[in-house]
Amino acid sequence: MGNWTIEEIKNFLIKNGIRPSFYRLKIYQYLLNERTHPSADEIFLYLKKEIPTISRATIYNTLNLFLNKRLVQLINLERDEARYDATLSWHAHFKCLNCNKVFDFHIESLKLKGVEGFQILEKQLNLAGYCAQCQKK
Amino acid sequence: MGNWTIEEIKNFLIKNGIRPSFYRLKIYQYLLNERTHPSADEIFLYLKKEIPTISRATIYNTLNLFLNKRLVQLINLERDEARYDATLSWHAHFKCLNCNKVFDFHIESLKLKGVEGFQILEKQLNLAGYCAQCQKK
DNA sequence: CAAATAATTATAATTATTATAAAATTAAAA
DNA sequence: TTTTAATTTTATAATAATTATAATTATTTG
Repeated sequence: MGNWTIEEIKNFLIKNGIRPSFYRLKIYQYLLNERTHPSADEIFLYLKKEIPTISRATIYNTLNLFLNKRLVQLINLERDEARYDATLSWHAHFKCLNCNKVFDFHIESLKLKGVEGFQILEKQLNLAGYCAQCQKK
Repeated sequence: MGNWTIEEIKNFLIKNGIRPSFYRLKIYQYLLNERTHPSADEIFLYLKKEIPTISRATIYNTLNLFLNKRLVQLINLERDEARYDATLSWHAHFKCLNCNKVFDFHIESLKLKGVEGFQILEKQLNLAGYCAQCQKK
């Protein structure tokens, strides 16, 4: 964690047409440097420790802004809460049903039938089960 | 639509350890015969026409029962509403961002890297974009 | 039939997310 | 710099999907 500097993030946001306000920087920094696929509430609770005045609405506004500008991708791993990922490459997400951790898997290949004529703009491959650690128990 | 008879569905539920109450039969019949990947509310509104006394709680109870007994699969195609599918085979779901229709795609092959040691119990491949029809406009 | 069990309903509670309007901040113009 | 305009953030209320609860109804079993 902690590989991107605030200055680099600032330039990146500007390059993507987003005014780099303090909160936006902090939210994007969190997504980038802690790649835990957090939910909006996890981001809120984390930043609240450092910035007690921050509001949930800001988190949602900012995440929706990032989604629209395609800076982050949405993960619908569970039915009740959306997660966000600053890694844009096409990869799978696995959720352990025991420890609730989310793992990334690289997708080597995928072949679909019948997609001719369809314009596919978004893809999500979501998996669930038990991770190696939790199976030992 | 309408290929399974009530009698067949009844036997199928019993075989899966589910008491075949009237409402359960109707809900499973709807999922089977109209394969539109409905949300809980769509099922509720449809059955309400025929059975005005039916309650939303029954729909949710029954769908969760079917999920636990693995008679249906959950689809998290959109962040705000779950959909249900009585087809259990592994296939992809595509949602048209214009007409909101859901299409099934057959998956010919999928290769993942790094899954050794993981026990994968659930898989979902969700796509979004524009269907052939809507692209012409 | 009576007792026990299970299913269903109506309602309230919970919770993630969005909408709204006011306040605060930042940028632009004079 | 001061004023004005635009944007961002906040606090709060509103929505909406889902779950929890407790009472009622239906079904099964002895």
